Amino acid sequence: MSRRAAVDIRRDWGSDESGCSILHVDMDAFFASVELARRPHLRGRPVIVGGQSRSVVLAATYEARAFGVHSAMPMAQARRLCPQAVVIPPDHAAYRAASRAAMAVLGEITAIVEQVSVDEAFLDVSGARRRFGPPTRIAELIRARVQSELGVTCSVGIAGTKFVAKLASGLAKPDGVLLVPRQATVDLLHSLPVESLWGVGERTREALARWGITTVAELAASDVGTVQRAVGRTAGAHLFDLAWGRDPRPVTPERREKSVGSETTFEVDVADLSVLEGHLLALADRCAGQLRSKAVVARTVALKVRTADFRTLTRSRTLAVPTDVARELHLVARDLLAAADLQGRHVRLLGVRAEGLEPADGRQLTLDEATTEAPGAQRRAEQVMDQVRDRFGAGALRHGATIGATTRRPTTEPRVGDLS
DNA sequence: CTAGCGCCCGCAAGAAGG
DNA sequence: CATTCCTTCTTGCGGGCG
Repeated sequence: MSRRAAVDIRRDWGSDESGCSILHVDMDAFFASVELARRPHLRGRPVIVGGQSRSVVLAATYEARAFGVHSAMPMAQARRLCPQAVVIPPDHAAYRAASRAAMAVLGEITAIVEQVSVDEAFLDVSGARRRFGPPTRIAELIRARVQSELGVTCSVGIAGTKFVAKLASGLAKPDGVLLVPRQATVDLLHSLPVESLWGVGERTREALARWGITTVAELAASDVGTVQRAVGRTAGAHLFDLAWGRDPRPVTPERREKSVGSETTFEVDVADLSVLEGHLLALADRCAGQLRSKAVVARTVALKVRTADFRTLTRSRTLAVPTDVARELHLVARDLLAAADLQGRHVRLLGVRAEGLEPADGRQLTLDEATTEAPGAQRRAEQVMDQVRDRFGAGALRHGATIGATTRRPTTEPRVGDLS
């Protein structure tokens, strides 16, 4: 997008707030901002949050972005573009804590808050007007409180629909507010490239381009059927509606989780099956821990493998009886891995995911529990391990088989009390 | 060069039922 | 009793998205 167009789109679209009760709150360069808040001496310098190697940029300050660095960019490329950048390894616990604090601020405005990721949320403030004033006032209130309590800035988009509110917060960045009145919505939308639509990424953009559609205006002027042929029936109808500012999706607080998982990219690609199985146990362990802490059991176990050539495959199996036991997840995952034909390719990433979640209470005994003399022994053993981890930290306990597998160093690592 | 996590969709294939 | 056609539902897999 040209500089000229960006300035134009960021213009004032009007001040009529009627019918604009949806807010999209988006933290600015969130991970990087959290790091700056506790390292004020870095302010003004290009800062990148991300892993040291074989990773991508998780967040970059605007100083770093000036060099062309952006999130999701491979670290190696980011370093080339901006060698003087300060690179900080991610601290997800800190970001979760900051996220919770930010969401708490939003929760004081209204109960109708839908968190969509660690750093964004939608609010429906139609019921909050009387107490706090019009949406633009609420937006400034939120921004001031987030700034004073977290020391990070955020941007807020205000519109009549979720999609336009999200669009507006993006245009407001950084550290701004943008209201898009209903009357201005279609004009704004039709000034954008098609990839601005929610759900249009690289692939969908290409698919639409093959039908000669590269802008939202072109999509809106097309026949719905054409759009549907290009990207599929459901998505096509949805995109067409979005292009005309129609987006009936309500702000939905608390959606229940449908899956939990854990995955890891190795520092060096792995070929040895027994090493992979060791990693699988560690992943199953983390996965089962998540299940138990959420008091759910999983019906389906899915394995994810990314090979050295960056191809990704998934395999899954649905169990006769749902489980939250690491050993059972591990057994299935190992089976799936053994059955997957990797054709000798080295493995770059391994993941275990538990799907088909249901509440853990009132469930049947697992096959294992029903047929052994000590029903539930495995679960109880793992519950004890949960408690130990609660008290001494996540690294306090690991399965023996995972010790060699999860460490990049040889056997010098302590077996107990590893709090890294 | 290319994270981790979780949601959703399209498509294919099989099961189930009429 | 086996087979065919058709629809609907479920499962598995890949891929897109953010």
